[in-house]
Amino acid sequence: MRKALTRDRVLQAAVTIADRDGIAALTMRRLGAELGVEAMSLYHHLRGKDALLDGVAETLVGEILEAVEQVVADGDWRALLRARFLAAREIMLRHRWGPGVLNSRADVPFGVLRYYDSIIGVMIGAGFSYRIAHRAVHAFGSMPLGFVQEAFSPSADDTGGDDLAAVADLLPNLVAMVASEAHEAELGWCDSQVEFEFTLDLLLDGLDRAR
Amino acid sequence: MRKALTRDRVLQAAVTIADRDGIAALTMRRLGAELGVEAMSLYHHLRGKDALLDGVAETLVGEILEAVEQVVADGDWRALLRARFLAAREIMLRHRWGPGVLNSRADVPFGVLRYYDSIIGVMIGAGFSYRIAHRAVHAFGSMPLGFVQEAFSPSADDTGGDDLAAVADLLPNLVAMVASEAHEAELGWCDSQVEFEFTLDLLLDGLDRAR
DNA sequence: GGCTACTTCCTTACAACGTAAGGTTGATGT
DNA sequence: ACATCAACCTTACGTTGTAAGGAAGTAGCC
Repeated sequence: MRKALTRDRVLQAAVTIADRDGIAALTMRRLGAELGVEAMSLYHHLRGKDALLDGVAETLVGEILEAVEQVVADGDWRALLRARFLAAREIMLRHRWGPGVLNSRADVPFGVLRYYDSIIGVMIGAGFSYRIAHRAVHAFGSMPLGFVQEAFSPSADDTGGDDLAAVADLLPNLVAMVASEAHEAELGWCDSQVEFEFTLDLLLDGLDRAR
Repeated sequence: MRKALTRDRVLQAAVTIADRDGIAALTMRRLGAELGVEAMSLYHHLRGKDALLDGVAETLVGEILEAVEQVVADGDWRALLRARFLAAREIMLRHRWGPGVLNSRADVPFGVLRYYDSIIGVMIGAGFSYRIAHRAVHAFGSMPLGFVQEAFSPSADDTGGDDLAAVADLLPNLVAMVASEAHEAELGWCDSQVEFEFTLDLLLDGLDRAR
């Protein structure tokens, strides 16, 4: 007889499917098949699809928390938070569906609250007021979880280079910017890592001044 | 005979449904019904559901562009961009489904590119390098479109106040922060408008220094 | 053992979804 | 008058989430 199903095994399988085939491939039937079980059997461990996605989000946040808790940074509050957010980003890069799933959840996973609690703790310890700490959490947005809201999607950037030339008159400044920057970008145009850190430091610097 | 269907009328109806009943209620059948037509008739104006959502996103961006173009700010680049982003935010507040739809699109609506082009133009005109202008666009993320990635969802904040007391020992800093801030918040706990402007100014100030 | 209760898993079924394929209709150009 | 063609409809299929209820194994208790 095969290993018994548990909520945890179901969630792990769900993450596996999402990683391998994308979040759209995560259906109840498909998930059942992955576990050698019929779709309806899953309902004894999860109340439904929504609860499944809640659980997946929770699992993802758990993974991030684990990575974040192992961060040791010798330095001030900035160095610590910076290292944490970048650690979270590494997890998120392994689960590209993460932002979408987290955004689709009605309630914040409890792990996220615990995480925020620790961030606030760091800032209060560094001499910030609760008011600024509060605003900092908002200003960070999703950066503690390792991603930012990109209005450009990465894929659009890849193909954008070619297309832009065709509409140079409609987007003169964008085209000029690409022309000006293209030869300087060692790591490729629109290196997300660089942008992420730039934005992060911009916020950290600004907050430091607000202290 | 009733008014003829056009792509534009279809998209307008789609926006109406999304505003009134939520984006999940926007199905082909429902949209057809709204227009007094069968679902399949929509396929003569849109290639499918995905094209519909692309069109809805395009419509939304168009609305934002219209609002943004009417902004006149007497002042420096910061005042201008600030006023534009806040104008965009007003539109986005009327379409709560906006962030979700924009995030779900594979390609960036062209209007967004035109919008970014103008932002870059403003910054170059103010003496920024293309490199910093580029990073600024990334740093702004979705703020030009009037929203930020909130890891807290607004609804979670509403109910959070009560729940937090029950888990005070698990979230000591969060609870302390709420206690410290609650009596100072004239406009309610977690006033999104205030947070939005705070984050925006943090970025604008930081960029100004990078000039 | 044998009875009961409970969890786990399966079978069947249904409504709603997006959309492929093809039919009907009415306006327009010649 | 006839051909063309866009606009709209009918029917049907596969896939989705899940409600309802049955079957099979496990555990506790006499």
